[in-house]
Amino acid sequence: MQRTRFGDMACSIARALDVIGEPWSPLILRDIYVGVSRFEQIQQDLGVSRKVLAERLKWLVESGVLKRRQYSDRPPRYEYTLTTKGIELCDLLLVMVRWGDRWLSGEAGPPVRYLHHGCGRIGHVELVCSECGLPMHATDVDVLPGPGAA
Amino acid sequence: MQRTRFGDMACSIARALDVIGEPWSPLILRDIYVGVSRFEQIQQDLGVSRKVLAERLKWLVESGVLKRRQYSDRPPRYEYTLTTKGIELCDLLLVMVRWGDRWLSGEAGPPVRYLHHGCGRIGHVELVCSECGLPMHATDVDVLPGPGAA
DNA sequence: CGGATCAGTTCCTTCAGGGAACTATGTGTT
DNA sequence: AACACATAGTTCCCTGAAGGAACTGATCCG
Repeated sequence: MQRTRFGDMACSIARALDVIGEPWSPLILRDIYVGVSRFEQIQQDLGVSRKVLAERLKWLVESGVLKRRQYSDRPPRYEYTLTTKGIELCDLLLVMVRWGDRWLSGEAGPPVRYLHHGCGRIGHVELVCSECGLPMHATDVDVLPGPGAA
Repeated sequence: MQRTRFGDMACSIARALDVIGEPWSPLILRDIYVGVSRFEQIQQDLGVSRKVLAERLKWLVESGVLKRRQYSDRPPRYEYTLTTKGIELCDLLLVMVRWGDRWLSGEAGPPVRYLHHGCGRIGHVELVCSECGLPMHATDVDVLPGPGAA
């Protein structure tokens, strides 16, 4: 980790970073999301060192984002799956993808596309307000102190 | 950074992490978004080391997320502002906040709330499909190879 | 028995982060 | 003129995290 722990700050961004802010963690989450769910597979797919991978998986399981499941008794074999908390965290990945596609994919175009089950079309995520359904971006909101303010 | 650079991977998540994935970067972005825009202010607000803060600001400017603007000639004083690319990156923060509020804020409730200009109510972001407007979460899509695939 | 697979753990080296001190430039104060 | 003060960094040393390769242990295959 990055030495300073963010988990105790009165800031949901900092707390979220405490869970998935470490190097490789979002990519590990992505792999498990798309079905690359075993230690060896993830290690080879990402090229992350085995040491770091073991540390990250342990932390993500402790944080309740992943579950470690034994899918074979003999020989003992394990896979990692997403919890509900982890699945919802994947929303973050979709938004990262959207931004990366727009600003960093260059000539070649986006490396992957997303087929939406709801309409059967290729699309991307848009952010809307939970209350009125209109677009809700950083410029469309005012930040106010909440009940859990410092 | 975390030794291994992610910028060359054929993955928009990895590319986005290359820009914003280093420790402190999302918190620096948040500070600038809410108006904490000068070196001293950010350093004191976050408690980040001056060395790391200088490195991150430099990289975020090089990446086109921030602009360094001189707002006083004598004495020379600077502030950091968001580019369009940077403002759009703040969408990511809104989604992180939403997840952190839901899963990590505990008893006290969310530390901040968001007032939506569009409807004047306190709300949070929801993800919908750009094509049909229906909810679009990680479980609602299939991942397909795109033109820029590896 | 030897070799292969999976899931890690251990070890060593290098480099990034923490933290304090220092620099540079200009302002206001006595 | 001398001094403190503010901003925006830079430099230094020390510690700890990441990279990478080797090693462990359990089990199956031929």
